[in-house]
Amino acid sequence: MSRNDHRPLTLRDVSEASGVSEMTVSRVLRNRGDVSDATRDKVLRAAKALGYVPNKIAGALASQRVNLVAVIIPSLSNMVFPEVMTGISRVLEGTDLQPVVGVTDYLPEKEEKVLYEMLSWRPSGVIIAGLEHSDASRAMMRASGIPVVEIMDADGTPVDAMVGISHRRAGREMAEAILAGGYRRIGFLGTQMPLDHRARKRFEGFTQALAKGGVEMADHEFYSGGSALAKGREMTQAMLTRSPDLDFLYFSNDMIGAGGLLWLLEQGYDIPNCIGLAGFNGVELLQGLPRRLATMDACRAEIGRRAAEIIVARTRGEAAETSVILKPQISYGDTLRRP
Amino acid sequence: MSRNDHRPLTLRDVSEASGVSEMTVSRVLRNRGDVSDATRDKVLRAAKALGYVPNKIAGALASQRVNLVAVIIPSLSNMVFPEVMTGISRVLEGTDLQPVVGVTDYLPEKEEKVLYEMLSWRPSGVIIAGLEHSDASRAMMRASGIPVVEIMDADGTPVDAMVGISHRRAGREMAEAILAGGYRRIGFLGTQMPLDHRARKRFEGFTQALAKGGVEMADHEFYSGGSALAKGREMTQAMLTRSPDLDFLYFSNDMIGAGGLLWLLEQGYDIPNCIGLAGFNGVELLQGLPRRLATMDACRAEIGRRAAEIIVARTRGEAAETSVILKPQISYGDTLRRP
DNA sequence: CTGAAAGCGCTAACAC
DNA sequence: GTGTTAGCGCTTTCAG
Repeated sequence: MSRNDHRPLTLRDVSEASGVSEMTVSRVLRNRGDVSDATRDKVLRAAKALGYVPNKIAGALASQRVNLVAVIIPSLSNMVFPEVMTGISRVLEGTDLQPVVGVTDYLPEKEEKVLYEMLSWRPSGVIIAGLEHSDASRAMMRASGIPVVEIMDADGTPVDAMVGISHRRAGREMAEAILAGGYRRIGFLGTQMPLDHRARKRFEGFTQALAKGGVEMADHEFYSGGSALAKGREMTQAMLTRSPDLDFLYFSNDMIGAGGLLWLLEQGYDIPNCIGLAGFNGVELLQGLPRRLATMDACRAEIGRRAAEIIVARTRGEAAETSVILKPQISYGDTLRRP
Repeated sequence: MSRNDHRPLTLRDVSEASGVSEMTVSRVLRNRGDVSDATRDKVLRAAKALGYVPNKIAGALASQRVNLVAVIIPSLSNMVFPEVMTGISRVLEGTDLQPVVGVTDYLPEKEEKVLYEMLSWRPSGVIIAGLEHSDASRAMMRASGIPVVEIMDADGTPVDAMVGISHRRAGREMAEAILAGGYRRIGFLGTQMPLDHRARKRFEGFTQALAKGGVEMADHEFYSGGSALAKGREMTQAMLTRSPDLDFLYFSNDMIGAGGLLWLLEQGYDIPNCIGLAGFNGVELLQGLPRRLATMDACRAEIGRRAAEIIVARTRGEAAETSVILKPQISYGDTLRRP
């Protein structure tokens, strides 16, 4: 008599418990179509009493609709992607769509796998970091027939739509600001970038703008792995030992920049006169540092927001922008002399 | 003749393109059962040529198996949960299970909603932060019939299984170490904790152990929102202005502790003699600080690992531990005098 | 306002 | 090795 096996509950169980047809139960549970208050009440009561949780698998198969948006990013521990997620969530919360995150660890093969896995759930849209993807990945996205927004970068051509900043331009503008500040012996400290295309583009834009200003990069150093703050210290020390005459250090992200800043302060360097420094991202962390590090905001939250808005619009069949290029501003902070 | 509509591809399309039955195509694509190399090849070729991506919705409905593990955590921007995720992923990567993350923002109602949404996809297991949940949430987890592991905390009774540390004990042990170091005028700085049960338990354990040692907490202050590093600075300054005779500051997390440390160093305090300090979590960031902050490792990666291992075992029908209580160790760093 | 029938795209279970 | 049949639990569509 009693349901002592552990078969999950189905619509049919609710139907039998309430004496209402499965179809009408379904309508009540989805708030679709007109149902009398009396039946609605009976159904809701029965569903709650049983502890029924609908089976979205079956629902999705029948309706051919999945209210999921695949969000594919390189890393969670970066401090940059959580903010993008916040922007996305904020927008999607006002709809029936839900973000689902996949992480690629900056590996193209893993990106391909994650994309494949996520597409096999037939989501309503894809938001994916970067414009560089394997041919197979690009093919999958094109073939999916759903809206795809590539984010964070604007130097390239998207499969479908893109929202981001130009990292080449970001590097260029920072170089120009540094030169305008009168610095000439400039070092670069960054991540090893074979797979971080955005860092690479900033580096390229940076060196090109320096060259245009008649300045050659005096020194550079790349790291991988480990605590970014600690790496920033170590690399700064190493570089200044090697090239003591540097008057500026450009870090490819704020965390290593913060490490460098802390080390320089301890050593008693005169910032920004004897030596200047700048990072990239505009992370909240910087606000607690002894000096405000010069940086450039990567517009993370806005990128998330705009990308989600495009997905939402397209899901509703509305037209939407296909290329949103944001313009980040330099913050001079206390570590970069103004012109 | 050509497939110029945008209907997604089905097994049937691959079957027709390869001249092999749907069933055999399915077997090939899943590596199930014996298939001759010749047919396997035909199928793989056709699938790739078409760009076929299987429909997991249909597969899951038919097989009653969903290879997803729901991971429900309060926040991504915390620096603590990404590490837990890493532990989980590491273990699941060796299986066919995949983590799916849901975020609750420390809100019980949101937790309930997220849990409901995730359970409606019929995952193979649930890993959820904390032991405090609404009655409805607990009921859902119990009724789901799938393995549920509550993580991060061990002060309480799990619905099914738990992996964590005792935060009461963590607070207690830190208090004992501080007293053993000879400190007596102790201040507490933390997050506003109505909803962060683990921070609350640390606070409780801490004050109780102080009381047992005959010491009353000399001052305390709570914050919410904003940059943790900056808040740490501000609160430290405020507290020492108000209570200049304090000889120890216990911070409820490492980020605000780091902020406090930076401020104290700037002010020229003699650490750890004139004043000591300690945080909680053991975050990687600390390694880049001018001094190593005393802290206690929250065993984040191991918690993730052990929780995932339990899910994997149970999914395979094997027995598994139901209560894993990890014992975090104090790191004295450079900011807490040893006994 | 409510119900009955017919699938959604795949896989379990069984033939051959 | 390979194919056939019958659903999985819902929603769509069409009758009343």
